[in-house]
Amino acid sequence: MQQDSPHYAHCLEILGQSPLFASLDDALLEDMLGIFHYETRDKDETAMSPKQVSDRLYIVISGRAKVSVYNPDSGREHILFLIGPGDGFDLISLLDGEWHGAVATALDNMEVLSTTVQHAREWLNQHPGFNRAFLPYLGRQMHALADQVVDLSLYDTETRLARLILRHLVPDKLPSEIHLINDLSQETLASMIGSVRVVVTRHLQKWKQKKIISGRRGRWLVLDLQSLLEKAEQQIRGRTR
Amino acid sequence: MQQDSPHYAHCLEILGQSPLFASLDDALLEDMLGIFHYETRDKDETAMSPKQVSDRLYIVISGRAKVSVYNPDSGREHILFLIGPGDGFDLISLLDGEWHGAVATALDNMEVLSTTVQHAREWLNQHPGFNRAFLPYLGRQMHALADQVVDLSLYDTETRLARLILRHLVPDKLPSEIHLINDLSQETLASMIGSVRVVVTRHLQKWKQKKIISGRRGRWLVLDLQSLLEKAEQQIRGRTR
DNA sequence: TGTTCATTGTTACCTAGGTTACATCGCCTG
DNA sequence: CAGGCGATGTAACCTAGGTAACAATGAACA
Repeated sequence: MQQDSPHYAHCLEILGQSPLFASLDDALLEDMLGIFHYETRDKDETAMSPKQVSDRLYIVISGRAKVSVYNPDSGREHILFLIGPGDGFDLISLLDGEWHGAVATALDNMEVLSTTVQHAREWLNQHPGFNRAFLPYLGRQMHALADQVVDLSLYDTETRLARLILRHLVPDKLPSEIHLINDLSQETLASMIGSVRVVVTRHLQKWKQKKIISGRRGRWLVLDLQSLLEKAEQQIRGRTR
Repeated sequence: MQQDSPHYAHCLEILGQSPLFASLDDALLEDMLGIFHYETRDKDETAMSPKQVSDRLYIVISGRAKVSVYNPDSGREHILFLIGPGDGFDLISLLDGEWHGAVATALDNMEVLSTTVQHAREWLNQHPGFNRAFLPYLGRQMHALADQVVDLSLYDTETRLARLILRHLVPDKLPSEIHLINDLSQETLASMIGSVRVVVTRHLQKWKQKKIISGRRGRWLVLDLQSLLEKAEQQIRGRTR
């Protein structure tokens, strides 16, 4: 990406705010931008890494994407990650070749930066200091995956849904809005917790009757945080004790 | 660990064979050994990281351990990783603070090396070249976790069991022995695939009748690899296409 | 060589949650 | 404003697989 690109300043700003890149000073950041290309993706477009070719990796500038995996037989989808501005996709490929089977799809119109794994590796070797930010970032991803395994294996759908919501609450006073996932369809929610739409609707509706949440049509509010926390108790225990 | 320790040579040899450390030259390896302590763990002992205190991290020299997580209510256990000689545990803590909730338990009598996260971080900073081996190692861990998520969310218990076995086959001609997990109890197998013992027994017994596997009492042989592969079809598809 | 204890095999039973199928809502577009 | 369409709400039904309970096996040890 060239200095004179109309998007240059914009990208620089976004990256500066991202936890992954915030620690880099401007000079380094600009150096890095040099190996990237600016691209856009339309909503619902298979955003990146159509598994065959992907020797590329991406950084999100604006918009969100889901990284998911499909069961061709049942047609079911599971969403591994939700990624937004400042997040990278397929960064894992930097580490250890390809992760086949996962596909990223744009949830909104997006701006992304892309480069080849090759270039990124070289850059990384020349700038080992970047690991200071990169390793913690990977750590968070691993934790997120581990959390999913634990959820799927040890807890029921109600608990999993409660946790999904709690993880995305804006940490504010009640009634608290549900951040990020608010405008996602129940279908999408379902494939984030490894279940199906009908089940998500069931729980949501039950909670609504119990006055734990209110609203509808993707604009939910949490009324009774305490109850939700109880549904997700085990997790909380693990976190606080 | 001092040069004159009776275990020094032994440890050096093991580490030299491990994928994580093989790339380090001897001088570097010996330098690293300097920050570690030699310890032993008895079978069934909570090997490491009793979640509260763990500002330590470990490398396995001999024996195996399971890294698992529990649901206090149901009493169910799920095994996140199986680790053996050359593997590290809690290396993730290097990246991103603690991963609460996971406990490592020795499956055999073990020899381990331990050090503090603090020391390890310092060493890592002084030896950024280690990342060359460390990052791919992390990558493999992430893939393993992602595989688990996919399995749990998209496939039934039979498929999951088939895959667990296939992943541990010694890549040899038939009848093929089942490596590593061979001497693990069905209980343990169950908690590796997120199910319960009875179900594992059911599938194993059914396969035995169909002549897909033979043997018993933890000494199983795969007779009909093809059938097993079919049970696990989707995964294979993902891998080979 | 009996006794003990953990691991297995086997069965009957029961429920969380997945399937299917519709009816309804609300938004967008012509 | 009508029609179309995706996203929702709901209900009837069904099954994978979890629970509970017990019997059989076999290794370990006295």
